[in-house]
Amino acid sequence: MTAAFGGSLREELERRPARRLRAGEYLYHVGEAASAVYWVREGLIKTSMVAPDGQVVTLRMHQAGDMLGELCLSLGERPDQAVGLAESAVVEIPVPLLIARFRRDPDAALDFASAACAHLGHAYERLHSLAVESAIDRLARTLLDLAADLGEGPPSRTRLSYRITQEELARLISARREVVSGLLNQLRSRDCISYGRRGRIMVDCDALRTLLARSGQV
Amino acid sequence: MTAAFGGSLREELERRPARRLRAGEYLYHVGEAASAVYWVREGLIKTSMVAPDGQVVTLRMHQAGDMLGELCLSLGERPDQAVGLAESAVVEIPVPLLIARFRRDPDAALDFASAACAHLGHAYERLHSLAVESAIDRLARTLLDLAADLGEGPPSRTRLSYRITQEELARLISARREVVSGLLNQLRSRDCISYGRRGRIMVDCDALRTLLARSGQV
DNA sequence: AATCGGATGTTACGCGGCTAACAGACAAAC
DNA sequence: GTTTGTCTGTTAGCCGCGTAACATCCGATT
Repeated sequence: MTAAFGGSLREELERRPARRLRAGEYLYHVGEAASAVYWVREGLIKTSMVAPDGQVVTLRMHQAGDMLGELCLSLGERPDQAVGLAESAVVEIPVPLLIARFRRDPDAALDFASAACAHLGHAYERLHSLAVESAIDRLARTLLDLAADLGEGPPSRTRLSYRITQEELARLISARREVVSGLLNQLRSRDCISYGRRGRIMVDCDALRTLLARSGQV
Repeated sequence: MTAAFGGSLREELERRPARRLRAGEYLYHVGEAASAVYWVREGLIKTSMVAPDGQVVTLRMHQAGDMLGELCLSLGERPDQAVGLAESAVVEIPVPLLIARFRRDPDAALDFASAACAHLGHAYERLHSLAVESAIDRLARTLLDLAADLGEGPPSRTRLSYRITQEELARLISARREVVSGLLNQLRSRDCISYGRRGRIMVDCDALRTLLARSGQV
């Protein structure tokens, strides 16, 4: 989404040694002591929170250029967990190093602050969507977001580059997998998306936006 | 909650001319061009988002020492609105000034970034709570938050200093007012809170935490 | 080929919370 | 006093979505 950092820091991050992460591998877990921010050089990472009963809520997808784990600036331990969704490479930035960097490179501080605010805006939108929209609208909105972030092709036929399971979609919109299954069928029969078993979803962004606009007014 | 800014900037903000805001008065509206962050010197401000159908979701309460409107660092126009809940005084910080400040005072940049991350963490907790908890648990959690921020007295008998209406509570937990009315009654009969008509709520923090812990496990 | 496990499709049922519609209580204004 | 407006309490009915329980499909493993 919004790439964090530009200028000299960005160049440096591109050169730094990176940690490799395979699909399904954890970058960090809930409750771990936290003292580093991460920057995604390539691949796809997911952060999520876990309820005591095991239910998982996906917070965000982070792709190349994104940062994650920034909550450690205000919290001592991770409230969330980060997992690789695909083979990925991430650069670790210890907080002391980050702060030192801020002192001699104010632009980096501004970049960081802007990225944090962008994440905050995104979180507020999610919150609002969950509070006022029905499950099918949340699904439509999420598919639009995914298409914008991970999509390939023209707006009317955008193919998601990552094959997402219905289980993942359910965690993104905070619903049950069974419901997502039915809703995807609905969206397909309304010609908003197309997909097969185990295939990557093809999204018609215009149709989805129309759908959202319709239920938005009333 | 977490006060933003310390050091010399804090001192300067205390001295700067402030805008007075009466209860019910808007600081900014949804969709306005945004080019300033605000810092609350005294009083209580609420930020919220509005759905096209008019439904309102409260994002956050901001009290003395808090900042708000920071989303303008990444967005050109306000996605939210800010209203005074009580007679308040806020200091406006135009973004260009803020950035200039960052350049010559890296600590200010770090403070800002930390505050933004604290807000982000709070937003994620709200999102998680809305996704996995029932209305009564969200209400209990929100009352605990309010007691921590606006409470007076010992943990077992914390009185909220601001008289909040059931309508406001409903917007905070994303539920209907009628439901909140019933849930408050439930909490009162379970001796977790006490209140009268038009009175300020008295919260028993320990009892509420016990309640949350019980439903949290299972 | 045979087996297995993860992902998907589909149903019946129940419940929590939304809708709609009231009535009562209190504060401020007249 | 009366009036008015806002806040609160409460009810009946409905519906979206969670729960539980299957059947099916497909890729990977053996």
